[in-house]
Amino acid sequence: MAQLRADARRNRERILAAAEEVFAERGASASTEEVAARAGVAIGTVFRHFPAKDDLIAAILKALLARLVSEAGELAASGDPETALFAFFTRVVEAAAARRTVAELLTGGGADLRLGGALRALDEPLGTLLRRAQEAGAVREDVRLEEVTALLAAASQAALLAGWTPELQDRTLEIIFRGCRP
Amino acid sequence: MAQLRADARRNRERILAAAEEVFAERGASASTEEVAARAGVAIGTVFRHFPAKDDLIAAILKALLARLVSEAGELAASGDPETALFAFFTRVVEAAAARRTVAELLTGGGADLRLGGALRALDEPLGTLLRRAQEAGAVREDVRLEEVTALLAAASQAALLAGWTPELQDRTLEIIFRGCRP
Amino acid sequence: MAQLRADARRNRERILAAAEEVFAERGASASTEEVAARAGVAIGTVFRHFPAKDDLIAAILKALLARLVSEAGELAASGDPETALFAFFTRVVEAAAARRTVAELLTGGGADLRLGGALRALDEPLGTLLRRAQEAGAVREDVRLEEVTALLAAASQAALLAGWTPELQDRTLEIIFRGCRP
Amino acid sequence: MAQLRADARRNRERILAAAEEVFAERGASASTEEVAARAGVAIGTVFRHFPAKDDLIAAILKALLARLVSEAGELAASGDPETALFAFFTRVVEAAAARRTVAELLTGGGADLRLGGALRALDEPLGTLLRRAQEAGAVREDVRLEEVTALLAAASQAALLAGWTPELQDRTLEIIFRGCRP
DNA sequence: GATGAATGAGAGTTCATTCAT
DNA sequence: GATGAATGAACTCTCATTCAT
Repeated sequence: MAQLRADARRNRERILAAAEEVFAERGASASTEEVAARAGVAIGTVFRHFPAKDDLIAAILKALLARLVSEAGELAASGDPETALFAFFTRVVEAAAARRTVAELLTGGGADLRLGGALRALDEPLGTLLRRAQEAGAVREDVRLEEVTALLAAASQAALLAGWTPELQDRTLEIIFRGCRP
Repeated sequence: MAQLRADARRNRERILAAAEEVFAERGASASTEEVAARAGVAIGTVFRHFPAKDDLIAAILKALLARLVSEAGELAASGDPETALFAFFTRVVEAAAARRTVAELLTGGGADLRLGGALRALDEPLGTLLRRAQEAGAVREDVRLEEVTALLAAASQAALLAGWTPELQDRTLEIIFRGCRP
Repeated sequence: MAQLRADARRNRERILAAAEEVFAERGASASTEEVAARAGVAIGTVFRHFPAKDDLIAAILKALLARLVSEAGELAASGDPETALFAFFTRVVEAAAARRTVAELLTGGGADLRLGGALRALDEPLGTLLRRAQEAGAVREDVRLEEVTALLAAASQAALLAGWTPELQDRTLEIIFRGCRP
Repeated sequence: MAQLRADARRNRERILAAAEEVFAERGASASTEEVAARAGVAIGTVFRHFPAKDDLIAAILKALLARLVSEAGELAASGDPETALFAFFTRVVEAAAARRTVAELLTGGGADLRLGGALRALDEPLGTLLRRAQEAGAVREDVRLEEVTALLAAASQAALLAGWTPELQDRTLEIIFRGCRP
């Protein structure tokens, strides 16, 4: 991947971008052909870069998770422990709100993309943020990572609901956060 | 629907039951043919009763919602106002946990099956339960129906997660409920 | 298969006939779509009757082998032991000459259609004919079933050669037969 | 071909060698890309040397035939006329046994690779060997080149059968040879 | 009304071949 | 000349839907 020709790298990125758009709009059942069209390449090019549709979806998800993990890392390093967890939580939900695929894949996707495979990548940074928040007294001691993750997945799904607005998001997350506080 | 021949009515119900099973197990992408097989009828019979696959799915959802609405009514009539809302909330999540389709359809399915079309049916009974709970002082005054519905949808989705167990459900819902209490 | 509707049975047979033709002409790599076209049905109909291309090919081969086995049985029952083996041998080669698929499949086809799977069906009747011929003194004692089968496959393949004519067939098989005689 | 740059000539030969291996293992349906990979060149290089896949296959076959023709020449020049024909026959069958492509192409491949195009190259040396053998009294007078070629093709195909072993080869060819002797 | 065979658009995937780098 | 990314037609197979029986 590091040694791709310039044009290949360009196409790879256009395909990823197109796929993110298409899957965000239509969900993971959108056709690979549409991704190709949106990226302005032939269908074969998509399959050259991602041998199977699942590989393409996995690549998108992986990229997104990597971004989130890195954001979590930054928050853990420099943020206020009392608010970092909730800030991150909000951030993830916002990302999901913009992408049907994300939430879909958290539960539905290919076998190995389920919670065990995908959300698990967030376990470590999320765990750190949770521990810090508890040490800072911002979250009850009896709240465990497991339910935080579940709530995160839940809220990410909810973010796709028809009437979802920033204001509703605030009010909804506030209930969850309040439930976590001592 | 009122004037169906006896055998037709019987078939209709067997198809609905089969569809609920099949879609619960395999999700909404299960094939209509499998529904027919499970119901013990021919594929043509399914399409005679439900002109399109979406109609069948909508019918299942409608039936489920009707059941839930009636349960909500009973709780509102006879239950303890302080706990009825949360009891109902738990009940819905449990129903979702047993059915892939439900949660899937809340966000995914055909356009008109989204929150606006489906969950809206719960608005009235849910609103009643909420109002009663608030009057009884069991729920904060500033919690609105909208976010309760969103949380309900969210938790219903989460119920499909790989690691979901009754215990995790308790812990997760408890956070949400705590966030609702004064 | 016995309870197929009349139209289904008709189509099944038209598909088999078309497939035999098409594969005979173009080899097993001919497209299923061409078979469908030749049979005058839509592609889906072919796949309804034969869930995968291999099933279609296997069905053709099975039918042909069944015919040959039954011919062998008749020859064993009523034919002159001294000539029955060679008559059957000739018969098989003639059948192969008319069908690319046959010879192809004897060596090439799907994994389970190779010699072990396909020609093996001829083992029993061929063995009987061979034993009778040896008892009648028409074939050397040291000729075994294995090499007869090999020669049969060989000659069947050769029957597809460009210059193959009835006359060449006679002269070629005569050499083989002479080699088998005491 | 005479004026190729040294590296081009080297590539050409590596491609031929790789192709012989790949097609021998996987048959003519193996992908050109695999040939390129095995040869350690890019796919474009293969197509520069052989404008179409068939050209590559034809080149392999031609090379093999050339080798066989030269072996036949040597046998004709220096071998015992009584056994040279059968020795050559055996040699060809052994070559075929090691290469799926050979036998496949004798009947299957592109139209112009059939008997008329390929085996014809063996006509002359084979004719010479046959004539010598007949003059030496080792082969019946009424055996003609045509059927020898047919038997050769036949045995070459048979060499690909699943159960083919050196011992089976001996027994099978012995029958053919016996049929040729006076 | 019920049956279930037929339909055919569409999906994912492969691969010979072309052509910009 | 070599490279290898891009192309796109072709192929197998699926499934919602229609319609003759």
